[in-house]
Amino acid sequence: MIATSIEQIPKIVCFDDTPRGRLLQGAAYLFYKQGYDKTTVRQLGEFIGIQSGSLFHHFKSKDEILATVMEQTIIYNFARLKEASERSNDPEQQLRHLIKAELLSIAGDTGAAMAVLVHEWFALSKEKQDYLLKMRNEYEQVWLDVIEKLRVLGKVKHDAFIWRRLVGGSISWTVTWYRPEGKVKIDELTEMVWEMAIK
Amino acid sequence: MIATSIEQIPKIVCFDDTPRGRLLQGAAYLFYKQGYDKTTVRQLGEFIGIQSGSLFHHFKSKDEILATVMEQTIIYNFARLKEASERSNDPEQQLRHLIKAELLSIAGDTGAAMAVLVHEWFALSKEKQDYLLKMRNEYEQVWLDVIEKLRVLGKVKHDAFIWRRLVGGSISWTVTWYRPEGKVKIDELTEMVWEMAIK
DNA sequence: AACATTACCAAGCAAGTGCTTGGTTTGTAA
DNA sequence: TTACAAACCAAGCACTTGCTTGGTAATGTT
Repeated sequence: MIATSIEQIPKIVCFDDTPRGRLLQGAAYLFYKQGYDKTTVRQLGEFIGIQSGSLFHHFKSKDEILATVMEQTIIYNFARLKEASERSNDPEQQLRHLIKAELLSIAGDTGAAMAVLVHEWFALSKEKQDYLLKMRNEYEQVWLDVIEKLRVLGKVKHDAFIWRRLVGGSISWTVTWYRPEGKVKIDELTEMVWEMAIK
Repeated sequence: MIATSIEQIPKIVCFDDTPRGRLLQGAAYLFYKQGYDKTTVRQLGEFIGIQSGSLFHHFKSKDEILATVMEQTIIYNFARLKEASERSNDPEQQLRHLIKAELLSIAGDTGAAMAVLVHEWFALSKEKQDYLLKMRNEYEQVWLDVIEKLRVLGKVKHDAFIWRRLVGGSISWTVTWYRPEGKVKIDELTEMVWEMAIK
């Protein structure tokens, strides 16, 4: 079930192919599978094939490894969301694209990293939380802009923030149950969420 | 922000007023605020006013404390959900009651304990996960029974499992943002989720 | 070829972890 | 009052943790 070395795991697109990138990739995988606290630096070292002490040549603390995993995940998926929103001018179509983009982030090719972002948030220091929160707000703004347009058109009737949180909840929660190898595909899921969201 | 002794925190209704119950209550609060791994037995002991070693008179491991917190939380909220489902015969009304009951569990008086259930699931041993999963399935069955009735009436068109997961996601996600002292009340939230769910 | 930089190893320290042990106090019921 | 179990204390053991240190190999640049 759980891989024993980094060659055996699927690539997470957020990270490059430098030693540092592989380190992050391995960390994301182990944090995802076991949780941040349960993953030791010794384990991570062994997983990517170096001594545990050598990790601290690349990062000055375990905490910083986690923060960097999260940061790169946000950056990558913010770009993807932005791009999705620019793919159309019709708000209803935009919404569809946003939903699919977010589902891809969470249930698709960056799923492991996104799961870390969701589950290990509180393992971060307060300052790093604040820093990442700013990036998170930019991300949310893309959503809110589209929702506002839908509200003007009468397609969304309730408070935009709450609405976004409910829809975002449906999407984020897929972290806990969605399996790519399962029956239902991202496109179907997109359509279901879209219908629920826009009534 | 974070309380320093058990007298200062709001009561969580799942737990009784025995020494053992207070221990669980304190554990639920600290696990909620700091996470399971970051909470040490010394801290928990100090929080409820006993020596750390004395904890192991009540439970044989820290792991078992977590499992018991979760077990009692599930039992309590299963009873609440069951009761809610029996409060009406009209499926649409039943759905409303289920939504409100689950929102109460997560965003209301057992919120801290439910957050632990959600966030610390992977900190549990595999066997304890399996055991609690069985109880979880009974809980889900209450939902599925109502959804099936709605499907027969044509009010729900998609797959019942997926539908439940999307709606459940919206509700569960409130763990991450809902604050009882905030603007929006449980009843409004219930109505919003209900409208989204049933179209 | 010479140098500089990056990447890494081997060993171990200081601090903190869950938990055990042997014994004392407190509550309860006959 | 006595008997007994539940609740707790004080001390510490065995182990794991993140991280440091002083040095060596690999890599790239001029």
